[in-house]
Amino acid sequence: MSEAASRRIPDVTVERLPVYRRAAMDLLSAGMRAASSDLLAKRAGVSAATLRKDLSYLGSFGTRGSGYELSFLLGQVDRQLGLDRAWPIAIIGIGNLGRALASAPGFAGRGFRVAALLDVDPHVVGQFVNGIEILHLEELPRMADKSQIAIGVITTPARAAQEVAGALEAVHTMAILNFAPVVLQVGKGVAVRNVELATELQILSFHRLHRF
Amino acid sequence: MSEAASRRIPDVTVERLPVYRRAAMDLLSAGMRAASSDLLAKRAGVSAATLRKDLSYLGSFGTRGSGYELSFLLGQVDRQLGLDRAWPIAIIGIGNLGRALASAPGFAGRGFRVAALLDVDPHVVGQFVNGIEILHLEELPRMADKSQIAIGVITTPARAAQEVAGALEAVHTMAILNFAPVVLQVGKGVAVRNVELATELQILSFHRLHRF
DNA sequence: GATTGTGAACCTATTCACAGCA
DNA sequence: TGCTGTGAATAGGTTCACAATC
Repeated sequence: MSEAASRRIPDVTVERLPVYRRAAMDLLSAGMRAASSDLLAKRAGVSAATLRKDLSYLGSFGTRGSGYELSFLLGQVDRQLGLDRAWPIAIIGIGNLGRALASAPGFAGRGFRVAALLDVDPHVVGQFVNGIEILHLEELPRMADKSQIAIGVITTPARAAQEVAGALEAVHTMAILNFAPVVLQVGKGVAVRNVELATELQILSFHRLHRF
Repeated sequence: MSEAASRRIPDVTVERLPVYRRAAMDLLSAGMRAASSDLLAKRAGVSAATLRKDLSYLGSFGTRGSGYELSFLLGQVDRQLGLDRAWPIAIIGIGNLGRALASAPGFAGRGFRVAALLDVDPHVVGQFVNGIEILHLEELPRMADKSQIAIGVITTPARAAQEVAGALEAVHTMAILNFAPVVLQVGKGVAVRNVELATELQILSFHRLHRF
């Protein structure tokens, strides 16, 4: 088999692809052309067997005896993740966290561009962050007409998050990154990822407590 | 069985406990005293069977016919997560993200308090964020002498993160929440959780692309 | 009658181990 | 000889379904 297998890629594998991508980038900019599953896995913090099985879902493009050609690997991962274009993202809720994200390196990186900043507070609407004007949430449909919003990032207080999710769904945004501490109720077609600070701290607290 | 089973709690269960905690809090402040696994599960976005099995690892304290007593449930979860004290946390790297976290509601919530803000930039050291003075990273050992840092939060650029992780390990901080895009190499006893903005967007991008 | 607690069945993910190829 | 790709074995997690019991 030499072309990408159309076997379904497991969710856990998808979650690791960005890590492999970074490992490949790092080694590439350190001047390497190829790397073994062993080295890549070490950099990614997984076992070599896991990495090999994960990559096998994208097709088999390693070379026995010498490993994976890094730029090819990067290309395969980018293609799977859809990073060959710059998807427009909107950030809704421009408080401290929203502002920080608007200028975060991760958000300006390959594959994405901040297309809109939205809020409902009249004191905030009209300000500029990182050269982008903050619009009123009501402008979302007009905004989405001009450039379809691929991913909505919710950084509002908890009580506003569900309503914002609905507004995003209404303009056919099919992916939401939610920082608000609520479980969003959305249609089946919408992909949601939750990032929660309190949750992360609580999980760490558990592990700290149950050491030994 | 009526006291907490000392069966090992699976990792996935631990990751869901904070969500159950929130669901219980919400229902409690809506005036309810008890709730069924069905209702709680709906609020938490999991199946009722999963929730019941998860809670059974903490002991069996539901009441057949009427569900779980919410304040007791909350107490059990808090005890497991170690939220009966306020653990001191340190944030290292006080850029936009570090500042946002320092004043984020999730970080001031039950179970934690921001005990130290650290950076290496002389322009930043000495400033105050949310009433807390930013100290130089070199002050970490002195700081940790006064109050043992339970959790370190790394919000530095990628290149500095590994060194900071080492400094935290040196002062016996056994839990790290890492926002920098690197896989940290730490000793076996240290619990690490990674939160990465670029990674989250890339995962969402995949799911959007592979809808249908 | 309502709802939990939990074995048993099922499904998913990781690790092993080695044949197959450069 | 070195390293990938992958079936087979194992471990871990979810769902089913129903007896127990308030």
